[in-house]
Amino acid sequence: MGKITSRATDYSEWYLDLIREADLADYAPVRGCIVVKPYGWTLYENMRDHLDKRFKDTGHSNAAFPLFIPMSFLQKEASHVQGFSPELAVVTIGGGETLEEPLVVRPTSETIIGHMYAQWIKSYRDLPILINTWNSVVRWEKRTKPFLRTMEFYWQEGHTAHATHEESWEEVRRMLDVYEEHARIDCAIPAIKGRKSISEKFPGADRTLSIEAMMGDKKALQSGTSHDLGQNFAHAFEMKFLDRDNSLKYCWTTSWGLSWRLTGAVIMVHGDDTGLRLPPKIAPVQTAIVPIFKTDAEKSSVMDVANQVFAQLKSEGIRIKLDDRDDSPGAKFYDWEMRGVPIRIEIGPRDVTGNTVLLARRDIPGKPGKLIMSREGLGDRIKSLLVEIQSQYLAQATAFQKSNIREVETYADLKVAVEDGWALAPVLDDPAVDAQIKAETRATNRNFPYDLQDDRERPCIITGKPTRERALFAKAY
RNA sequence: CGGGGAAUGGCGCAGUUUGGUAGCGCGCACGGUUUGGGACCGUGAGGCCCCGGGUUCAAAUCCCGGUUCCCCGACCA
Repeated sequence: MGKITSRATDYSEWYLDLIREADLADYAPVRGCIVVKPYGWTLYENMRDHLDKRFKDTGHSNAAFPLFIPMSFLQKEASHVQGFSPELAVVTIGGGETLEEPLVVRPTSETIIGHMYAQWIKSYRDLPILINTWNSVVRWEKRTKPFLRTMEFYWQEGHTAHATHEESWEEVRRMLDVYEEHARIDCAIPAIKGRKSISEKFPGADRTLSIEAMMGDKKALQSGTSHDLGQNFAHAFEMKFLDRDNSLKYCWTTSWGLSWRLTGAVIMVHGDDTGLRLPPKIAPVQTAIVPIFKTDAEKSSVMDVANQVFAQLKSEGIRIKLDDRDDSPGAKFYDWEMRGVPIRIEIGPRDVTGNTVLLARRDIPGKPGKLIMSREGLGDRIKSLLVEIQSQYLAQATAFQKSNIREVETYADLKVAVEDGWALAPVLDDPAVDAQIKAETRATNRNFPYDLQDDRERPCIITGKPTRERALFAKAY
């Protein structure tokens, strides 16, 4: 029937089929790299624009930093270099000559930005620095998958420097909230905020916070991270300022990143066996008009109306496409469903005479999702439908997530739970605990979720020692 | 990087065992008939059979080396 493998047959095949059939991306001729096609890039751009606005609303500005980083910079922060050196791409030849010092293609920009900040910061009056940068970075990944893990990936990195830890910690928390709101409000993805365990935190961070989202196959996807870098990079790069009391102090810095991986999450959280289902706020096309006619006379009158409807809705700010391709209507229906367009408008001879249009909702398959509308007030009706579909997707994803998280109090129950969902379990924040669970179940510690704690003391499921914290465990991408 | 599969027109595949003119379905172009849930007929275009080397009169097919993709691990946004 469909052109894509069903999710039940092979979830991974479904994902790859969908990316191809929905025209999102293609493989590049370089291992682990993808080409994002216009439809996919527009989706990413729309997501990016929402997130960028949230950054600006919280006082950040964008800037650009170099692609190349001197190798020595990476080595200034011990755990940072240890964490990243296995996956670095290094340039040793430039202009045909061997370089005196190899240049690393940035895997992330803490070091070069720290170097620059050290020169910009003299006084407490220079703080805070609140900068974000949209770029791509390279990590030599062993195993890749479009959007989820590619050797080069597009993302944003925020880098801030502050006078006190209170202030930098507030920033770390604020940006985690921004990520969670972006995922939930813009992308209709319910993501769970929490603190990464010691073994899962960013190399060079004192503390890492993350949002974790549940995909359609119940695997977890770390969808955004916010790091409390303490004074680690401040010491490594001499980021010092003269405080009010005329004493020299090290800065407190943060960094936070969210990648096009979240685009993969949108695909996997909302997609179904007929294709993408895009939340209206980020959909490249919110409404597609499919004209239907038999004779030339019908074509003329139908196209006339279709053009009027198109112009009307476009002027009302709806992202709309008039599909005048020379294909059968049925083929176009399937195509727009594959591409995840929230609302399809059908206009045929019946609509011309009745002064109506037919709307088909992507969130309700088949006939039940079709409704005949008067052309009067159509724009407002569509706008409210788009809002409804957006909240419908969020509601579905939230219900799915909730019903697949199980609270457990024993290791035996955790083992069962992570076979087909997530487990919320009392554990110590101990690398040995994470390692044992991972080795025996393949599930990893996603985070200690802020909003799923109850402050009750329970025994850690591995060590038996008392703990008041519970962590989420799941198989993850 | 370890284990397992695969690479043939845009997509999905057959052909490889046993070497002998490169095929099928979908898609694409043109013409006609169609069009409210993936239209049909006719004509046609499109291939360094992943790359490099070797064996042979002759290689998609056999041999050696490499690359990429997919799945399962370890690593990771």
